[in-house]
Amino acid sequence: MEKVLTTSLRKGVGGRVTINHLAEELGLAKGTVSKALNSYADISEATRRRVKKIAAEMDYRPLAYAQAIRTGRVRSIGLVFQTESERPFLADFLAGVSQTASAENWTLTVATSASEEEVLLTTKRLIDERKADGFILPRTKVIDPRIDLLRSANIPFVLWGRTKDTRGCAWYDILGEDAMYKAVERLMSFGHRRIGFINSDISYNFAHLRQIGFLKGMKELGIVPDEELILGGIKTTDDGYQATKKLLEMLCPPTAIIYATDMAALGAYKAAAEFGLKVGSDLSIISYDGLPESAYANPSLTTFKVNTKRAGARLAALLIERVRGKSAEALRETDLAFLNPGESDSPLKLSSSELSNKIKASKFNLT
Amino acid sequence: MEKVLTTSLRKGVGGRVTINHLAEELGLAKGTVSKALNSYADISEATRRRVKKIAAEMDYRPLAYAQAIRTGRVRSIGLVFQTESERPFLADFLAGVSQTASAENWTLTVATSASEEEVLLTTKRLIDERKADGFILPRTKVIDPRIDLLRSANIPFVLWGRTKDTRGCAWYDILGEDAMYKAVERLMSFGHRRIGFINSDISYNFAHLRQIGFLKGMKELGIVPDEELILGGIKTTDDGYQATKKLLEMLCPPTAIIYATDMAALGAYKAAAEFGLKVGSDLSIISYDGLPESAYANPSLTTFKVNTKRAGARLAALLIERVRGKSAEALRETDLAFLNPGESDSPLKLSSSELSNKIKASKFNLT
DNA sequence: CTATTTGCCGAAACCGGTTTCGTTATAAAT
DNA sequence: ATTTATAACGAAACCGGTTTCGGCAAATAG
Repeated sequence: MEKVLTTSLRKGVGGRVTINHLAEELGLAKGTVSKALNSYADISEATRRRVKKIAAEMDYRPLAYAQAIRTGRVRSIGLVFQTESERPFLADFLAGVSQTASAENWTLTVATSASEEEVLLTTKRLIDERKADGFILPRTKVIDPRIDLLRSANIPFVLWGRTKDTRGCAWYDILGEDAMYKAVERLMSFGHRRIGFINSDISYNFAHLRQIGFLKGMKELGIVPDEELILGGIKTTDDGYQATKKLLEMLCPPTAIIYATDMAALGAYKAAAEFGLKVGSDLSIISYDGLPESAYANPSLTTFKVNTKRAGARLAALLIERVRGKSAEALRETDLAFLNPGESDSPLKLSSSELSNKIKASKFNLT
Repeated sequence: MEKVLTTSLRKGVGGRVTINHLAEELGLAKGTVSKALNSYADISEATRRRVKKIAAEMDYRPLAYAQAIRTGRVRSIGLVFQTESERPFLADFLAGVSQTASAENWTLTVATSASEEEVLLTTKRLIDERKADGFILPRTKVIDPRIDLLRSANIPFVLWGRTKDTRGCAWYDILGEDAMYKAVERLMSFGHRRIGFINSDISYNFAHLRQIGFLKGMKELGIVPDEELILGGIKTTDDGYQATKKLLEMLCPPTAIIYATDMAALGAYKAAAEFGLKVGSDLSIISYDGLPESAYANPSLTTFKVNTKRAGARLAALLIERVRGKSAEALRETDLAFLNPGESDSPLKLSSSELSNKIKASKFNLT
C-alpha cells in the first residue's frame, strides 16, 4: 500500500498530471474522477463540475493510449496513400482532414506505400497494431481490394470517391460525371462538335464515372462519340502531352478536348505549341481538378474545381461518425465541382480540317 | 481466478491474438513470453526461439498502445506542418518518412495548422496525449519557438533544416548556401555581372543561409552586390512574378536572377513574357528546389534539385535514433543539392542597358 | 559433500486509464 | 416505522502488455 501511494503521488511519464493526481487533489476515487470526466449519469452535477474545473486548472489531459487499452479506441484516422498518385492534392486534403480531426481531438496516422499490394500490407499492419480506429480510402477503384480487407476485418472506413459494390460503404465524392457533362455542354455551346476525351486510368472509379458523364453529354446533346477520340490511362503531364499529340495528328483532329485531370491537360500546352497552335483559340481544352498550377498556365486553364480541403474535412467527420457507430448508409455525401472559367476554351474558329491543315503546315515548316 | 482464465481464453478486441493466448499455447507465463519476444537475457535461447516461432505462426502482433502504457513509447513520429507553406514537397517528403518509419515498425502522426501559434498548440496537444514519441520540425526558422517548446518539454526532435541556437538539436539539411554560391559562379562564367537575388522569407533559416551563400559568391568572385537587386519575402509564384517585374523595371535591371525557390522562379516566366523577354536568352534565371513543375516549364528551369524523399527518410531515421537515446550532437547530417541544368540560363546576350531598352520598347508597344 | 553461484522461469506488481459492482446514505413508498 | 428505491460514490477488476523480484534446479566453487 505504501508503495502504491508513493508512486501515485510521484508524477508519471515526463512529469505528467495523471488521473491519480486529480483524484488525490479532489479527495475522490480515481474511478469517480474518470466517470465525472466522461459525464456518467451516476455522478452528481456538483462533483462533475468540480472535477472538470480542477482538471482544467491542473491541465490534465488523459493519455490517449491509456484510454485505448480499455476502450479499444485511439482516436486516430488512418490514411494510407499510394506514392506518386496523389501529389497535387495532398497538402490541401491533409489540411482538411487534420482540421476536423483536431477539432474532435483526433489525430491522423499517415503512411505511404509504393504499390497496391504494399498499401494493403501497410493498412493491415495499422489495423493489427490498432494505430487507427478507421480509415479514409483515397482514390477508390471500381473494384477495390482495400474495401474487402476492411470489410472482412470489420474496421470502419470511408471512401474518398465511390465504388461498384457499395455494401457497407460510406463515402464522400464529387460528381465528376456531372462536370464532364457540363464540359460537353459548354464546348457545344461554343460550336464545337468534334470533341476528344482524355481520361485517366479507367480502373479508378472517378475515371469510370467521368467517362460516363462525357458520353452521356455527347449522346444527349446529339452527337455519336467517336471511339477514336477517347484515350485512357493518361495520368501525368507527360502522358497528357503524348495523348494530345496523338489526337491532333489524326486525320480529323478534335477541335476541343476534355481532360479528366488537370495534370493531363497541362501537357496539352506543350503539344499545342509544338504544332504551332494556340490553346484557347486554335484548340479549346477543359479539364477537371482546379490545381493551382492550372490558374497559372498560359492561357489559364478552364477547369472544374474541386474543394479538396473541404473533402478532407467532410471525410474526417464522416469517418468519426462511422467509428462512433452510425450506419454506413447514413454517411454518404456528394458535392459538385464548380466551373472555373479560364482562357483555354472559346468559340470554334478553325474547323477540324482547317486545324489539320495548320498542323501539317507547322510540321512542314519544322522539317 | 475462474473469470480471469475465461477472459484470457476469449479473444480480445476484434478477435485479436493477445500475449495471453500465446502464453497459454506455449504453457508459459505471459511475462516470460514478453521477455522472450523482447530478447531478455534471462530467457534461454531455446524458449526464445520457440516463443518467436509460435508468435509468428499465430500472427501475434502486440498492440502499440498496450505496450506504450508501460514503456511510454508509441513508436510514432510526429509531424506538424503549417498549411500552404510546404505544398510542393509534401508528398515526396511523407513518402520518405513513411518508408523508414514502416521499416522500423513506426508510424507517422501528421497534423496541420494554419498559423505559427496554432502549430505550437497542436504540437503541445500531441505531446500531452503522447500521440508521438518525437517530432520532425519542417522549415526551421532562425529563431524557432517550436524548438524551445520541445526542449523544455524534453521531447526528442530533429530539424529539417538548421537553426541559430543549436543546443540539443539534431538535424538533416541541404547546404543551400553552397548551391547559391555555385549559382553565382555559373552565371558569372556565363558573363553575367548584374545578378539579382529573389529570396524567401528571411526568418526561415534556409532563406537566411541561401542569402549568405549568394553574397559570399558575389564577393569572392569580385562583385559588390547591389542591395537593390536583393528582394526578400517572396514565397508564391505570384510573389515571384511581382518581384521579377520590380527588378526588370529598374533603370539598370539584372541580366540574371537567382531565386531561392522554384515557386518564385516560376513567376518569372509570366513577368518576362509581359515585357517581351525570352527567359533563357534575354534573361537568365536559376533557382532551387527541383520541383517537377520546373522541368516542365518552358524553357525548362535550371535549378538545384533536392532529394526530398531522401530527406524524409534520413530525418525519420535520425529521429528514431534520437528517441532511442543517441545524443543530438551525433545526429547531424547534411547533403548537397545537385545542379539540374535547364534552358533558363545561358551566356550573356543583352547588357543591362540593352535589356532595359527592350523592356521600355515593349511597354511602349503595349500602350 | 556442502555452500554458493548461475540460469531460467513463474508470480505478481505495475502502467493510467475505464467500467462493473457493491455500499451507504437519503428520499420516497407502503 | 419499516421497506424500497434512488442517487452518488468507493473499491476493485480489467485492458494487454512490461518489468521486478523471488525461487528452484543445476552447475560451479570450496
